[in-house]
Amino acid sequence: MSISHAILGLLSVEPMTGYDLKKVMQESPFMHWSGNNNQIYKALVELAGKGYVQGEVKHRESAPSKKVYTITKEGLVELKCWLLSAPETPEMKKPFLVQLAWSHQLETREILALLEAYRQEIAVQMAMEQAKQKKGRYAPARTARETAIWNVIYGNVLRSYSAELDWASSAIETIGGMKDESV
Amino acid sequence: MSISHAILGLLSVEPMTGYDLKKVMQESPFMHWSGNNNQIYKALVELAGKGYVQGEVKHRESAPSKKVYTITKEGLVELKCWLLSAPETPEMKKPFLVQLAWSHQLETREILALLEAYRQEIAVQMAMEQAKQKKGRYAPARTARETAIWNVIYGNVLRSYSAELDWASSAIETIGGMKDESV
DNA sequence: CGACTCATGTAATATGTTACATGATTAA
DNA sequence: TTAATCATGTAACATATTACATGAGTCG
Repeated sequence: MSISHAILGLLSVEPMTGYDLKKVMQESPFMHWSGNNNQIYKALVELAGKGYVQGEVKHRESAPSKKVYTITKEGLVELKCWLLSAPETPEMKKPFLVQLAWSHQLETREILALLEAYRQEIAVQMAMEQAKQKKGRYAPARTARETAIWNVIYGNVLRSYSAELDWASSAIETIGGMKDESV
Repeated sequence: MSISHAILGLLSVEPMTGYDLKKVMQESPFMHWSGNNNQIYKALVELAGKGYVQGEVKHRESAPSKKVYTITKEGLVELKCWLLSAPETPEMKKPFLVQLAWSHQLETREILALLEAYRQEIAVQMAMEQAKQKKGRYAPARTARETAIWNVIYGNVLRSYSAELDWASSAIETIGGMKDESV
């Protein structure tokens, strides 16, 4: 899956500019493209080339011009086709696990400090995410079912954090109970 | 963090060839470089350039030559320095969440089918991972503490799968209870 | 005999990040 | 007046994936 499908999805709800798309993606905890200018503007040009979206320039006085993109019928077909395709498996990159893997050569208290710092970091991230969700999150709510879908999605994000926190706590207990045997 | 640190870590346990490194990374569920030729051989050249590792060519009769890399004192220092650096936060890419996000335009039974397929897929992946762990996994075990560390790491991987499974089940229940309101 | 493992590497392509460039408006 | 937001885009670089190229040995 690529950023293009996410863009088609967003445009299926309402027409948007590249700038709008960027902001939504930047705020989103699961559209993992970090709101990247380069990729978004490129993807929009490509999607327009394929006829999946149509850009309309709006000149405005005393404000920069916009290019508002609208999804086409072909775009909607492509989107639906992708929606029905087999789910992909998640990919998790946890550099901290790699770090822990070689922590053998540290003292136990240093390892515990790392684990504690990790737990803290996750707790902070999770709190920020919760705050963001309370303050207002992007979530189309055209029907009760759509609202439920988005609740489920944001719930997944929080569960991931929660699982990581639990793990960190249990890891601290496990490692804390070991004798120091650093090299 | 980059692949170089993972390589330094692996070489800190025992000297290895690029091929060995590739195999270990390919098998590992958390060294997320998928056992990539290109990156590994490049990284080794770079590490050698910095003096962190030393390659020794072993010519063998009736078998291809090997280049066995050994970590240097400077490499060990660099590794330890990185080990003590602040933990990075995990990055999760879950394309399925993006797919779900726009499933509004599907019928409820189609959404449930997707969720079910996802749950199945995760269950399969988790089972494969468990089987791999039982069969034998890469894990240096020079001390009881090191064994505990690696247990904790592999435990994290299984917990992630488990959390995702739980989420999928609860999502199926939630969405299953909704009226069909597809567009 | 054909497929697989061992073993090294390169090339082409895809994807992702950071920074740059431009310029108007608005709020502190 | 300085910083932030709105709005478009490009350039340079970093990282990752897939495939290619070569060649010997082993296993069924």
